[in-house]
Amino acid sequence: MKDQIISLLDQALGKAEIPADAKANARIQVERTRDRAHGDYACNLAMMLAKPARMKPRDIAEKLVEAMPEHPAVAKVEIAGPGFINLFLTPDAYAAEIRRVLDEGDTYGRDNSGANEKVQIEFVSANPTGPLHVGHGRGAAVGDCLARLLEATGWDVTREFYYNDAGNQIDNLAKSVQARCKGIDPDGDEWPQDGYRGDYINDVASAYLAQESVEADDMRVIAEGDSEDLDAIREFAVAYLRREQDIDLKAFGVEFDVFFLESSLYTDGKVEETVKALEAKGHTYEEDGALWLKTTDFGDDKDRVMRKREGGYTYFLPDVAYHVDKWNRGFRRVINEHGADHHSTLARVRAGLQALEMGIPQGWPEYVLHQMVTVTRGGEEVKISKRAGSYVTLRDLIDEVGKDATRYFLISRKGDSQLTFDIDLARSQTNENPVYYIQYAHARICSVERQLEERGMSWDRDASLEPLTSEHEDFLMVMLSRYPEMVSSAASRLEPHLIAGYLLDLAGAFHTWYNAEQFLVEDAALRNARIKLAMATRQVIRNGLDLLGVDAPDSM
RNA sequence: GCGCCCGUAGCUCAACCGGAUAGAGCAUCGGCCUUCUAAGCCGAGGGUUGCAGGUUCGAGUCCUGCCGGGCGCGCCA
Repeated sequence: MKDQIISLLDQALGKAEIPADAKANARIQVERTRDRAHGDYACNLAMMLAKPARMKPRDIAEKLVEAMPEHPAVAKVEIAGPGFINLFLTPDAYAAEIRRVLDEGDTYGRDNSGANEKVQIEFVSANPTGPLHVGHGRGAAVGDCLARLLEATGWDVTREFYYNDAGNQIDNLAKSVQARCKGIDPDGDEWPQDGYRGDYINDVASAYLAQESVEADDMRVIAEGDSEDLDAIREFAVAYLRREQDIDLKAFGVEFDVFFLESSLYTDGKVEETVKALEAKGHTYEEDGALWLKTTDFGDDKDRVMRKREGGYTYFLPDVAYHVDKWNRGFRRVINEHGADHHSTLARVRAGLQALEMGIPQGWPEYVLHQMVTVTRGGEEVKISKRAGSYVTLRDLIDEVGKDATRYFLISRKGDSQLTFDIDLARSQTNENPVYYIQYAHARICSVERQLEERGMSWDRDASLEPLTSEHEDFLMVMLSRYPEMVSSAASRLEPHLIAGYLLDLAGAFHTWYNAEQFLVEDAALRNARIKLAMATRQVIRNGLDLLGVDAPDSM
């Protein structure tokens, strides 16, 4: 619909008597009106052109309106305020859109703007040193919703999880498990420095001693049970904790296509290759016995060490090698979803890629960062979880408030603002809770359908919508027709929270209507029209919730 | 000290990437169930969008400077 409006204005711009130099760099912007009195769509083109054309905005608007071709969906065009061009759509245009919702069903709102291009989204990427916490949960929810949005707009999406299975942190993990195997207390003198103190380490140790077997990713590890074999402990602990993370992610409705191990970059020689390539390009130098990369040549604020004085690489190098690998796998679009504490790696990795001079664009890869999550209960911040060592775990949240509420809450805010997760609100099954508010709208419509069947009636998708004359119905149709624009906008801006907010508004429009009007009325024409609109509403709610990974229940 | 993010109703947050009268939910107060699910609806109060300038037809949105909060600033990952 919006595209057609833009096309109309574009034609008008071509024909209108306006200086050509002003036309040349005009950009047509069409937006939904906030106020129904201003029509359905508004365009600010006349005001944008005023200065370059040296004309009054309203005069330009008149020229544009005169030159605009007729269109069956447009009932009226008005010039308002300082020079807005307001377009009013016909009732038929909305009726056609409602029909489209029903015809397209689960695919309504999807488009093919991605043209089946490959895109990789890397998210969560937690190291297997402990349980996933709320912050990982936000990453999981945002990353998965981004993946769903890009799939819905025609992209060929790969979900990828990257983890360090070889560095110092993993050594600390192995030592911590070993210490637990030997019965050493975290508060004792013998406890390893920087060891992981959480209760879960005990679980890993017990499982190891009991010679359990675990499977995760493509690993299958049977514990030896020998407390002296640190390598065996390490291997088992990584597999164990990866399995635990997988269980949580699965319960959260998140699955990955690829698990990428940092260690593979070393065993495949990719880290070494990257170093050589960087040296060959001449952006490296030695100082203090270490090998440095001049990342300052490419926008970083200081140069970075690649190889330490004692030998061995810093984490920065495998990061670059990893992204080279992504590029070589053919991903011309890569999105990294991380916590905001990773923001400094952004400039660094991009700089490293530029230094390789292998034709990777400057802005590649894209980053989506999310700020911290704090959790409150009873109005107080929840800080200590004995199990996790310090944080609230994702599993705790899913167990306590459910997958749907957790996902919805973590997705409902823009990523770059901090988020307060109110457990009391999320777990309440009353009118306070937005996720239930949306699900309830869906369940209500299902209930109406059941009632219809019980009365031996059916509904007609060919029914005319002419009997629908209330402003509630008008507003609901407007809301529904906006859905494809919302999906497109949320996908291109990489902001899934827009869908969450939209669904809340849509559910509100439905509940208001539901309370104002009766659906199962005697008048068959009116009844058919109302049921048809309700069914279209159900379809859009269902499609929208699916993008968020939230269930749409038939009853509550 | 430097870099990034944020500052909007009492609280948690929106605002379609510069548009028309800044919106929801919660909380507070007052109404609506013999009729399709009251997990709902209707109404009321609540704002100098942190402060001060600037850019222009037009600023919560862009620029500058302050104030306040968060996160980074390792030859850790």
